[in-house]
Amino acid sequence: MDAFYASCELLRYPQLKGMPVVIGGGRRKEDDLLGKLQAAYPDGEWTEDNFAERLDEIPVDFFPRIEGYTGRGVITTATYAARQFGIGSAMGLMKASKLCPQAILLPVDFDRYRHFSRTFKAIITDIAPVMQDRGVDEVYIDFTHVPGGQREGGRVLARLIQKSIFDATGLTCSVGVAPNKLIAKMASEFNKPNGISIVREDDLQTLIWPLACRKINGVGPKADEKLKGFGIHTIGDLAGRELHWLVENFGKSYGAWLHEAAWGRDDRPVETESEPVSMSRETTFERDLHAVRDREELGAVFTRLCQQVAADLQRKGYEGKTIGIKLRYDNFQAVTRDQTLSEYTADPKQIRQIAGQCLKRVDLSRRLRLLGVRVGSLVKAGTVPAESARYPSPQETPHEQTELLFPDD
DNA sequence: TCTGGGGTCCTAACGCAT
DNA sequence: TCTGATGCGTTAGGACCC
Repeated sequence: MDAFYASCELLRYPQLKGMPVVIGGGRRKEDDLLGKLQAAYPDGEWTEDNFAERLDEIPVDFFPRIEGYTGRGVITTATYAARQFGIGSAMGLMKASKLCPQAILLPVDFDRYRHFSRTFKAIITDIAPVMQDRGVDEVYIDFTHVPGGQREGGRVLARLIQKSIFDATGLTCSVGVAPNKLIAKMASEFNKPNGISIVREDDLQTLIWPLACRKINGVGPKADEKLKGFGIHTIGDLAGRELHWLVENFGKSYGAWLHEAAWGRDDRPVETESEPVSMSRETTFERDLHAVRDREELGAVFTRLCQQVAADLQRKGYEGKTIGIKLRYDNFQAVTRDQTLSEYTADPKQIRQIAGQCLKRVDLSRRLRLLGVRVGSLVKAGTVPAESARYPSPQETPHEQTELLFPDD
């Protein structure tokens, strides 16, 4: 198989090119760009209607800076210029504001991302239909059977994809070309942004082995630390270890996988379709809440989370039978509890009831920073016998009073 | 000073049935 | 009847990804 890995660079403000920009956190009062523009140009030049089309024209000075940020937000993504300051994804915004106070802070705007994400993927499937979705801005492509795909080792096709995406969205895109998904993903990192990198089978030792193990998609911070403890720093070091040694130290499955990965072997196909396994909603509170003292607030949040999951399930046409909760205490320790029903459901009341039972099985004497509700073991709605597929209409259950949610003991 | 939200997959422990 | 091997579903936790 010949695989592409394409990842799209989402920042779309040309005037911010080369500047340190971080995206993350919630919307703040001072982020009201349109309001600020209207105040500065009172002649009515900027309106809600033309704002979206004129983003390119917003003067750089109008974008909010991260300096002085307070709150619990984390960084979703950052430009390469911001990364120079040591800023990276998942870092707390308060820490980032100290590392680079002059960085511009943009709020996340998932509606906009969804729009561009759909365009990005539609353009790719038009050109190369065997595409696997890997999130908002990344995909795998199997171009083995795309006409002309082999020209210049795939470079011609990669350029066509880049150009088509740029023409339609103004977004740049990095492409890695390799014999399989594992290597293609690594290759795509070589030449960012807007690059094309081709790695052939016999480039393994020169291009892949010198890389840090952490560059393997599937080796995270924990595995990396453990590998380093054995003196294994590069993929080449890893390839030097015997299979049985890796299995002994990392387990049958993970050890064998590490060995394969180090030798650049990966026979996973590009999967064009997949079914969701679970859906969840969770929220981190602005301040830690206590089950007793903040009972009402917590109860309301809990009910809302259940309603949101139920709405997600119904909108997408799924039902599940494993209902679970997740919470995180003030010390960041997370716990989960779940319960499996005999029938499938997408009913907010039933989810709320079972999730409430799960809640009774955890320690609620400590303050909570996060609460979440999850529904798993999903099936397409209507593929199981009727009973569980019927939702009570609002009339049937008018205003049922919330029962005691967070016991006082 | 901390550390979001949405997922997937894996593992281990345990109860239960064969 | 007791015991162990085996296998399976559920539950809890954690690593990892974007």
